[in-house]
Amino acid sequence: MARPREFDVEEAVEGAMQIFWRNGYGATNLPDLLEAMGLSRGSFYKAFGDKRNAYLQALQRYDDTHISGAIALLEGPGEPSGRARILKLFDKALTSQAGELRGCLVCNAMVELGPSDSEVAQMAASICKRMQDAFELALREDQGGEVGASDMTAWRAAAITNVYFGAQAIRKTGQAMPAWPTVLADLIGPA
Amino acid sequence: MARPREFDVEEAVEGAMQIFWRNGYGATNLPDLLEAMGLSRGSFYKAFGDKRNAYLQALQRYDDTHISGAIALLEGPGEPSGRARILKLFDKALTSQAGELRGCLVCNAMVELGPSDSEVAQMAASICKRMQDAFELALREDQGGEVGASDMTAWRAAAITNVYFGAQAIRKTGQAMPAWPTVLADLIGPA
DNA sequence: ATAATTTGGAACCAATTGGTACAAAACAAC
DNA sequence: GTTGTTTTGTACCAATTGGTTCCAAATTAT
Repeated sequence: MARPREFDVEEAVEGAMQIFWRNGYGATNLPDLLEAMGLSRGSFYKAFGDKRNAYLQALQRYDDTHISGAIALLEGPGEPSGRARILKLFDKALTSQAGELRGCLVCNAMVELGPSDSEVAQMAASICKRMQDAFELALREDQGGEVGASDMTAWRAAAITNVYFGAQAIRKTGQAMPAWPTVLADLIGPA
Repeated sequence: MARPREFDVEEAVEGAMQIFWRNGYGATNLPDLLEAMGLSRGSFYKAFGDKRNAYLQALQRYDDTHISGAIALLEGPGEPSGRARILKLFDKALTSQAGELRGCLVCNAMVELGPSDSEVAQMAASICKRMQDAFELALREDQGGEVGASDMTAWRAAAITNVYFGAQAIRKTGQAMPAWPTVLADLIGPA
């Protein structure tokens, strides 16, 4: 008994994600956001409440698509080893994409909003942790069952996670990315 | 034959650095910036031209103080080994500072302005490179003169640089930092 | 039909944005 | 003290900010 929505919510959130990813939160103004989402002011505020909420949903969508995709890749199969899957992730996520310079929405969110928005900070921290766990799992796969007295795998996974987000930050300057198999050799083992 | 300035330029730039460091560029408005710099609108625009220029100078000051300090620490002496100096840097720069959440101005600059301000991007990229060189130098000190057929030192330094900036990003979510001697063990050698 | 409900869009809002204009004050040289 | 120059604080600016309100048109179920 009511008029149905004319726009697709997922498409709108996707548009929001794209522009927030490219421009950040603060630098995205409402007109641009509306255009990216493909809807009018009225519809936007009815459906999303406010800008911050749209950002939260965009971040959640990034999690559901890109991050979950990355973690799925790490959990394989599809590659012969955990090491190969880690390298594939770095290759996919951190290869030039010449001139794009968007980095990673989670990294951008941590840096821009981490200190001021605890909900964003919490989402980002949780994503970091999930990625770290996935790295650890991939590492463990390669080392069979043996567990030494001092198992460094968890620490190695932490190091890899830090490398990952560091590269996402550095990449935004346009710097070329190094050869990951070599840079990560100490952490994931040599080819 | 003219009225002298009443404010100290260095002090003003220091104030600008502090607030940009804490709030980022876009989220710092002029009134707050002026207050942090301790000067009025008139003086500000006379001496600095505009907000972006003030940011550039603040970033330069961060380079001249914090980054140069970090590199000086890496080049020692003052610690027994290159490894120890790297750990000391991580400890100094990445220890909780509970509740501060400012991260590193260079990391913040890369992420917020890298894609949109090529001058900022260039400064940040140059800083990354200098830090990487300093890491490499510290690493080489520990391994004496011997150079294997495949010298991984430069790659290790790149990995450490990425870990560093990754940690600066992640830290802004309030996450506790891991135990660096363990996390970095594969890259700088065990204790 | 009619009632219910949502749509897109324009009009409007107070507050804030970065930036400019300018006159008065403060100083140095003479 | 006069002149010349620069700094300083304030008043002011147009433009933009995120957000609200309102309404005719559209679409559904009854």
